[in-house]
Amino acid sequence: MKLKVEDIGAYLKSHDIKPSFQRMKIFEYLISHRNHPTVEMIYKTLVKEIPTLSKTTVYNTLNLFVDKKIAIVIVIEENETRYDADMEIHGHFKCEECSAVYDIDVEAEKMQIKSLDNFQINEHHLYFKGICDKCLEKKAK
Amino acid sequence: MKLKVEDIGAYLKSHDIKPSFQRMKIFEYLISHRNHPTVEMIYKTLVKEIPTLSKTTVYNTLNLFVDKKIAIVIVIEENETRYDADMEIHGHFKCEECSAVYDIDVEAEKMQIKSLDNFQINEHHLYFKGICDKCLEKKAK
DNA sequence: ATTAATAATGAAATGATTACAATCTGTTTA
DNA sequence: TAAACAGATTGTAATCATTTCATTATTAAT
Repeated sequence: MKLKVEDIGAYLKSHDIKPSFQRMKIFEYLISHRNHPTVEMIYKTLVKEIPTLSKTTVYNTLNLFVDKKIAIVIVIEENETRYDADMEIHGHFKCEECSAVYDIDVEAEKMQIKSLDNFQINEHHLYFKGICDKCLEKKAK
Repeated sequence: MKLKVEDIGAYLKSHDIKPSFQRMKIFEYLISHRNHPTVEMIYKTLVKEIPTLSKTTVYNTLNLFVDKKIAIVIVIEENETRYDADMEIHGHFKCEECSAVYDIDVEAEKMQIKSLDNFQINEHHLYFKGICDKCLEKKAK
């Protein structure tokens, strides 16, 4: 899905969300940074631009996005809730050295588990932790 | 891995953990219940048997188990850290109706992702959320 | 322009987890 | 055996993320 910044308003409306200024900015943050941010990261960045922004608004907005299914929650570390506006099934890799979170393409069949045939699956989550190639190279030196 | 209750002491020792009474009881809870408990669940159960038990001890002990690699952290819901003493690679399914957490066998090859060939993977996590077969049947009625 | 509905804000409450100091236990050493 | 020590356990207080809630601001409808 490729969504342009100027289409965010329509996209929110089509998902039954009133496109307020704050909501548009928060969604824009998600799709332009693609960094699986925490509330803190979003707040710290946007408050520079919107000095009146409240952290509660960031929480409210993200919860609304999840409700309306235009964002998902990712939990990789305890006590670190992250958000992602990429609704395609995909996985994540978190580097324990540099803390970056990578997206991983996952073939849909990998997510087929026969023992779950009679289960209704609403969410798929796949993630790995370890050390990314860049950090491995650095350490090799 | 099949570990009997009477072997817990030796198992802890072999992982460089002094087998105190509390530690043995907490580990026994993990392997005998296999219910991916939260700290709260462990504490509430064991405090009946060990009235002086402190919740801090449960936290300390579980963190120690994770450090020494005889337990893993599972995070499925935000703000709900769960623990599992099954160190084999496996997945989980959480039913959104009855809240039960099921174990899922996962073939190792499913966890092979070619884009991660140059990454060092320390932890594999796969989980699903949805409605389990039993709850689906109930709802069908 | 008034009213009603919704959104944003900030302060306070909650809940999980950690930090820390004090106490207890078991082991080693004199 | 007793003294000393290290490590384990405990309870309180601090911390941090998140939610609740009442108030204010904004937007849309009449």
